[in-house]
Amino acid sequence: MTSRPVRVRFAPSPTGPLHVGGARTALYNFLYARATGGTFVLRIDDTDLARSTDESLQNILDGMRWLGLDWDEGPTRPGETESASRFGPYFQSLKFDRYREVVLDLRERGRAYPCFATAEEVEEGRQAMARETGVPMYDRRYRTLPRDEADARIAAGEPHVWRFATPLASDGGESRVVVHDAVKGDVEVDLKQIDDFVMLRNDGTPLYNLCSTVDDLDMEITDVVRGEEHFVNAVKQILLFRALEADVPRFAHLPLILGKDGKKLSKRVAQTNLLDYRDQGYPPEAIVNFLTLLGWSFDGEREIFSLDEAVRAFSIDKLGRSGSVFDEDKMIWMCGMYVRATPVDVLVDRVAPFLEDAGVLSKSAIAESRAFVENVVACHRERFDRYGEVPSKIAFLFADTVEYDAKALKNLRKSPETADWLLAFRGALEGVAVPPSWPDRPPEADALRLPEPVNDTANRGGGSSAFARPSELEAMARSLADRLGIGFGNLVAPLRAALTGAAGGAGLFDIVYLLGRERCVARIDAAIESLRS
RNA sequence: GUCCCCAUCGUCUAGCCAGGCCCAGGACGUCAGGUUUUCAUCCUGAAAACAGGGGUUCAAAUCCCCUUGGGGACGCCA
Repeated sequence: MTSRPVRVRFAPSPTGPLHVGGARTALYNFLYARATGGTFVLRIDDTDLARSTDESLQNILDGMRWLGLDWDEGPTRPGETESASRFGPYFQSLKFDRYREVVLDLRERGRAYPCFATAEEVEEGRQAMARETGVPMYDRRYRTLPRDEADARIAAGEPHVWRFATPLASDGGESRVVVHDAVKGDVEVDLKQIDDFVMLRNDGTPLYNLCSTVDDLDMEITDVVRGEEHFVNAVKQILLFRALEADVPRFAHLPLILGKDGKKLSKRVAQTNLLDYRDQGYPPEAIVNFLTLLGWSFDGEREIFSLDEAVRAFSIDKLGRSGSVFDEDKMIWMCGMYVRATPVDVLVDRVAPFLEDAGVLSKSAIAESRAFVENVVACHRERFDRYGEVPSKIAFLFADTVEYDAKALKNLRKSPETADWLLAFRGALEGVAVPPSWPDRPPEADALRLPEPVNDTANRGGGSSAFARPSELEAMARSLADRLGIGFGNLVAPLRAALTGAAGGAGLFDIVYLLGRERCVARIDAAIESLRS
């Protein structure tokens, strides 16, 4: 087989938001194009004018860009037309004349005919066919209508659609079609199963199978990579390619992404709108990584890899044949892996919009206290997987008062002496240089990068900062516990409760350092107060 | 109902095409330990699968057939 350079397309219809299944289809097209040095085309299949919306188009383009799936040809920005190319336009709604032309051509070739059946007649025939053959389809009643009669009825303004005349064995035509599919292998389909499908609606607008085929032809698409639900369409399109005496592209029908219920992923069982993941702060790299693994495997061992690495390792014949369940737990785990691997400054950029939206920190506050915010995020990065989780995890640092959760309350009341211990700690605080509370922190307080390296003894306790670093605060607390004659945990648990309102969280002395003197003192006082009342 | 596809741990998968190296490897999740001031991270370990039945073969997760199970399609949607 002579192989032209690969040209693949992702062809969503802008009738709804980009679905995660669609995103994976786009991703595999992208990988295949990049892996083979081919071209990745984005085409907008907006033939259904009634259901297509600009909002959906925008959503699709945003989703593609968010994932980093850059296309070589296709629309640029909504409102703009498209990247200049001899293969455009990339909106099917701009090519209606072309499709109609093809239908007329098809009629000359004996493969298209007008059908005047009413909706009721079609339905009636459908039921009869279902009874007779088991296949509910149009009964082809207008297929043999003489041409002059058909033209007369058209001229008279009678409503009609244009149908494709599927080759029939009874007419001496071929009776089977073989789909050569990269994932399914060669699949033979009996044409008895194939309807005389509609190509042009009653209102003259074209339909999917026609447009898709014509565009794949016009755009010199070499490989059609799409979801398995399109498999039967491949047969219709092959018929169309042949009728047009054109080369048939290769096909690859991807197994579906399944929900926990084992059925095609739907919003009933999962979040299917790709951009919802963005809005909840899932790292896009993690989504891409995860989606890549749904039906393909890097090397059988490695789970975490970049899009570029996937491109280098990708091979279309390593695609799996069975559907895969969308496992949100694993995806969240993967998000966490990316969060922990992201440099702190980048991480803060990613997290910032979520902090702003939640009203925890304003954009200007983040900019002005950048080093402080980076330390806050760095101290919490092992405790969140998605950016959207951050505001609620760090809000306590900026609150005026804290509310104790059940476990914190328990820790606070564990011993009748906790109030005394807290008071002792409060007193000990007087003797150490705890940085002032935000926002009144001098820059040098946050020049120290947190969290401190655990095993870096050279860095711990050394240095000449004007402030006591967390490790020094910890040393202070340990000696205080010694003096009080209690275990370290007895001091630390209620202190954490008093300071954060929770039983878990970032390193306690990182928290003391970040919270600052005034807030620490106020919270300890508040805790003691509540213990006494 | 008709046609098509699929079938390895609960889940994602490697192995299957070119049978032996597989009493089946990795990952998520689960459970148990360890590290830690807590939670988390991290580390170690455990339980966990070739759907069933027939063949072919010296040898089958790997090839063939049947059964069962699951999924998809059957639009003047894409």
